[in-house]
Amino acid sequence: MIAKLIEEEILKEVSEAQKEGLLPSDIKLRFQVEPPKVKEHGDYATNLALSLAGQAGKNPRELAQWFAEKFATRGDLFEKVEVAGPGFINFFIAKAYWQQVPRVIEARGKDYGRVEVGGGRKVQVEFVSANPTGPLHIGHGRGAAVGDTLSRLLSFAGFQVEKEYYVNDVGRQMKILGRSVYLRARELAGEKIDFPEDHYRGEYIREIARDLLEKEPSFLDLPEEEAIEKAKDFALQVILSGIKKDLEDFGVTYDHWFSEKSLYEGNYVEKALSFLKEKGLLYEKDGAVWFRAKDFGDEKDRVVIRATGEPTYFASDIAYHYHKFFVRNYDLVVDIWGADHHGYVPRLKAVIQAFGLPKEKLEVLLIQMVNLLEGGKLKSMSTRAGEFVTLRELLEEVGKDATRFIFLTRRADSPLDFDVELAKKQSRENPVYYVQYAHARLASLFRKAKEAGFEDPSAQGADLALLDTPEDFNLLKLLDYFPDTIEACVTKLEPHLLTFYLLDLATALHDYYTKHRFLSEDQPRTRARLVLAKAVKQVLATGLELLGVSAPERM
RNA sequence: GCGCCCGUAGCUCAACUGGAUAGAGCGUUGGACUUCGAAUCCAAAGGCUGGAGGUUCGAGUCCUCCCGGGCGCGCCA
Repeated sequence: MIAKLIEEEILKEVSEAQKEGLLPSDIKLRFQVEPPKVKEHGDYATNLALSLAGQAGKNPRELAQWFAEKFATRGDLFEKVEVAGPGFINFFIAKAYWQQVPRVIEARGKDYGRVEVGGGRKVQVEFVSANPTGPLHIGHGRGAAVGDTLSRLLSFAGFQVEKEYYVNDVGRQMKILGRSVYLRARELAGEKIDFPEDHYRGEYIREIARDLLEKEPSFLDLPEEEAIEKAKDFALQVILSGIKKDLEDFGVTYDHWFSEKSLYEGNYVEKALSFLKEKGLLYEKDGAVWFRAKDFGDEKDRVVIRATGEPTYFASDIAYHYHKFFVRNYDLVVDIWGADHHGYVPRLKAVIQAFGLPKEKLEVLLIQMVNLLEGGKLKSMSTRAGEFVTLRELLEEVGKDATRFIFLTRRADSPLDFDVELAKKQSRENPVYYVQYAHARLASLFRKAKEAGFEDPSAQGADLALLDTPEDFNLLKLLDYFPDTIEACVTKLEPHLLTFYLLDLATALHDYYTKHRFLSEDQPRTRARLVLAKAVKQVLATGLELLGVSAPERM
């Protein structure tokens, strides 16, 4: 938060400098305020003067000096402001500023960390959207963890968020699913079947066939086409409710389950395509209908209607995004896909621009692969053969908290090794317990404090100036930085930053714990430290909640 | 062949989008519990950021070319 205050000071003084003629009025303001790597350089530093010097034709150090003197008048914020190196301005924050942080946290409670970057804008996050042809596997789990946590963060940051799962319930895959179940049913009825290679071979298909036969023993008597259709509908419903259940148990719920089929039933494919056609962005060639993707930066034009008259998957996607932007009017749409779809991004971005929208309205997040390890060695997975670790198995073996947390310990776009053995371990190697332990430790501390007669310590009347050791300041600074972390997660769409932040905060707390005692004979100090502890506990709890991970009182 | 992503300590990863002396964890070695939870902490060792150029006050970060890896390049989804 202090960084925000510094930025405000900078903006104020820059316009002052312009008034005085020190800086030209048409400068491009680009600067950063960030904690320097070296302690000696202060709590925060800015490159302001360096970035302005060139434009103003001034010496950066002289410029920095001018600003430093202005900033120094804010004694309530800064203990010292100095010019260093080529023209950095280093800020040493006043102790009193840090020490009032727990007071702010106490006042805002669960809302501490909320930032208003969203401004009520309507954003849709679409994630997982796996074909409903089988259970979710470990890779989908990663997408779910990232999408759900990002959604929680966006809503915490003032966006109006809607979470959506796109159900691909039409097309060839669905037909194959129906046939797969139908053939297994005939097999169960005693027939010898030569099961096709490209059909779904998982054991779950047999189970669905068995259930269907039990429910409707006569369904095999139907004409084949009709039976397959019935098998498809039944399988879709069974698989989809399984997916829903898995996600719920993973802590993920959706606002909408959006059916691809409904795009056709509502004539949105037609509407979207004629919208493009009116703009002259479709043409016919070789009997097919093409979209002029190349005009908007894609490698080549793309087919939307095949020569057979059937629309492509891409046509559905055009209609789907038409629906997102023109029917539901989202201000921002975030699509979360597997990284293997990255080649698809330019195509869809082209569509957005063809719609006449700025391409920033669509953000595509690519989730890299998950490699499953068991005790350090790679376990191979093959979806087609029906051999994979399902999200369900992972939940049962590892648990929700560890699974979600581990999925968020990497940037989404870098591949992740998931070691099941390690994820089950309750040790330092497993980062989730490190953070949860910090929270449980504090909970235990408050139980002890209560016994010692410190009932619900409040900042009111506490002397927070007693928080004056290096470890106190370490914690106070991190607490102050929490809202900045939330903002960074949201503006960069990188939820993993929160995970790293929580690990830092837990480290600082554990460090404090071994160096200092919270409870002592010194009543005022005990009181101040308990206020600090309460603030840390609050932030840990808020952070874990955003990750969808529990914050235990005991473990 | 073309396009996108990646290459940072022995291993797994950070580095706040161009900032000052590149940081953590694991592993290794050595230490810390009669006191609020040792699922913890402290210390040491470990680096030419794959390589070579370039851009500027300043490069792990931007540009070019190599080397090595992943993924895409359908009238599939």
